[in-house]
Amino acid sequence: MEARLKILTSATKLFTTQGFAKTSLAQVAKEAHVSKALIFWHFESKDDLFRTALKTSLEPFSIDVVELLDGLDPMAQIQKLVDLYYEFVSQNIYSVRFLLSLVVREEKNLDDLLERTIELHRIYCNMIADIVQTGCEQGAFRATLVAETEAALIMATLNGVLVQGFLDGTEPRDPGPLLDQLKRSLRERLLAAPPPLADA
Amino acid sequence: MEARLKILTSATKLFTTQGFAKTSLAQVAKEAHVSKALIFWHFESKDDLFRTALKTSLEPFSIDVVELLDGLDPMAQIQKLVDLYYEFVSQNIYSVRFLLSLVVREEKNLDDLLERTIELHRIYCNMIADIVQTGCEQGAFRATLVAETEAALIMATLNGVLVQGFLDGTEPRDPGPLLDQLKRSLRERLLAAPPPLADA
DNA sequence: GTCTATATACAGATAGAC
DNA sequence: GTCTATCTGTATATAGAC
Repeated sequence: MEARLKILTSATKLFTTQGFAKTSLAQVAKEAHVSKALIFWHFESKDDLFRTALKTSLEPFSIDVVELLDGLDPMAQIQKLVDLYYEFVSQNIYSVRFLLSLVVREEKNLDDLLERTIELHRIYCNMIADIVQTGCEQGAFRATLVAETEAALIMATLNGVLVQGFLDGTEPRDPGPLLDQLKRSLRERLLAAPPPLADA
Repeated sequence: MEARLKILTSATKLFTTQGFAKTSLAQVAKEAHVSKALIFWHFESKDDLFRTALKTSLEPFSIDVVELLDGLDPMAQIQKLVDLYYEFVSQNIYSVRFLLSLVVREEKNLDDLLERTIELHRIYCNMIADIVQTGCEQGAFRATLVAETEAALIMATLNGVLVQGFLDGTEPRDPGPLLDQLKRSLRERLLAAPPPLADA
């Protein structure tokens, strides 16, 4: 099981950067230093290769993140989640790019993968909503907040920061000022009492 | 110049929904009710057709929006801009989807189109920054705001809301609660004095 | 300007030797 | 398991009639 892995790795990389249609099996074969025919020995079809490759590249999305939040107060938990999200995204920029492109264009024949991504997204969103809810009940956050809506906007902003990273040039950049700005605005928006104002 | 336009229209639609690679000229020809050969009479190559089609579909991005903001106070201007942005996006959902997919995947051979999109984005961002700056100077907004950073986060959030729309299902939806939430959070974050709180 | 017919290239996929 | 050689379909692009 040596060549199979090389094929899978090359395929993931190429599909991720170029998309399904633009990536030929000849290209995959060349990159993996095997013959085209070998790809068909290991995988039923180009489609099968594609699904397998993507499933592999999706695995890391299943990080268990809950334990990392233990013992933190709600605001710290949210800020930690923001950092974790961006960290994960930075480390899996290939897969993220690809999945996002699946969302934006509505490529067919892989609804299951998309479903899974959306499901994970929802889980993440619910986690934030729970934290917000707890924060409200503890009196740390404003009582007027609607947890679900607030969480949804936070997630949207996170994705927006991500897209922005794609927009303004080189990708594997550091979080940049946008993430800081997001965290600052979250403090101002969520906390019941204004923070010590330790910026200027 | 009848068939040329039909070709262009069909091509734009197909390229936009399916992408460049997945769209064959046979498909374009069928959709436009012309022969494949005619496409090559009107356009040098598939590539040429692609560029021409996209240039056409990009035109509406050049909306002149400034006049619509005249006479409004800074907060109203920003909220208006938010609405206009989403409105424009809703009405050009095809092109937006496509352009976003260009940003996410880094498709080659059309750097000029991308450049133009990014430039427009920057212009929009600067407009918001200017308004925030004015708001601060007028005393309507908090004096501690950094206009550029604040504007960048707002744009990021707008794009995030857009992506979210793609994520959770049917696309040509109404703004939904996310935009309202964004505008609410902007009031809370930007305004110097808390608003009359006309929600609960 | 618009068509039919065709050239040429390359894609995914198979056959069969080793 | 891995290869070379090949089949088959379809894509872009051209030739030439009308």
